[in-house]
Amino acid sequence: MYRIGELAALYDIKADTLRFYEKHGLLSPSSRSDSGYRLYNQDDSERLKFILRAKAVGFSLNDIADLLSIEVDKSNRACAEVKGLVDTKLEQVEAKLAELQHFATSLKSLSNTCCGGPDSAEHCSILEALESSEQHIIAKKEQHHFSHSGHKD
Amino acid sequence: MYRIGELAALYDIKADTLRFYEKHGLLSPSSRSDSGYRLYNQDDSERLKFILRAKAVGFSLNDIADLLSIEVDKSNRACAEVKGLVDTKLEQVEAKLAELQHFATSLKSLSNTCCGGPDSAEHCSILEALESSEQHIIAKKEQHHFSHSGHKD
DNA sequence: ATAAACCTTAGAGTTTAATCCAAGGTCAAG
DNA sequence: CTTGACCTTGGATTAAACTCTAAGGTTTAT
Repeated sequence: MYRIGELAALYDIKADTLRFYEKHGLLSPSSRSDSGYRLYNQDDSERLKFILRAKAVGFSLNDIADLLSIEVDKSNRACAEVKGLVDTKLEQVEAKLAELQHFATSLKSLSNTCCGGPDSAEHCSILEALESSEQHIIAKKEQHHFSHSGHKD
Repeated sequence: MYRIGELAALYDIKADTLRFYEKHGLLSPSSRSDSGYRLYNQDDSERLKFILRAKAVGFSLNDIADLLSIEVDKSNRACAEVKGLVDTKLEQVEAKLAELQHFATSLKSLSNTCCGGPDSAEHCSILEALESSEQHIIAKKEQHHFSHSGHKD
């Protein structure tokens, strides 16, 4: 059992944030002490981990509430309904995933292309990398660093 | 060449948002008309696409400005400096990527586990799926659907 | 040449997600 | 039995990212 400050410390957030999440229906402590202190158990902690992860990858608290609602009232929902919700979110996640993979590829190619030395970074552009990786990641053998001309305006 | 309203419509955002991005150094139109209208070219459009994508995967406008700064002043920066920036961002992207893959896995397993029918969704929980996928995705065969008792208040 | 539909600026208002503050209750240490 | 570090509540403030308003200039169409 964690008290609010302990759980907050565990995830490097403020106790205020936990109260905020509670007020907004994202995470309630599973019990309270006699004196009314919030007491969070391991499940609560897992739930918080989920919330923070989802937030980190770009979901709003509302999105997250949707996702968590699947758990909260699972006994009141039909499987079909749940499946629909899950599949919708899955689409969103996979769209984000695709975007991120795109970014990662571009950043990697950028990092590789870049000489890493003290020279001017004339060819170092994420946008360039994104464009090229978008079109064809082929033609990426000739990475000498002096074809200054391939610059469209 | 797009005018502000056209470009906004193209990406389903508000003209205001484009002015906001401009004020915050994220995207400036490459030219202006005689009467002072913003005129965006294809490169500007690509840049906007990048901004919106980065935003969608959880980067703040500040993060995005960092990333784009690589392009903006590329000729004024040393490759080493650029490489450092890129590699930092790449780490962030890969962390997000890992999180998202986690989510995707969980959601998929949830979707598969779920009967999809009109029955109560007693076993449908993202948290359950996350937990199990975190530990071991094994032991997922015994999915009878009737242990109604595990309900704590 | 005037109305509708654009555009300009500066600045105010909104939403989301915290974060802080004030007034007071609780608890372990001395 | 009081001090300090916790906790409670509710409401105010902040920051980011828009979103809107006001006052006016421009363009196109009739």
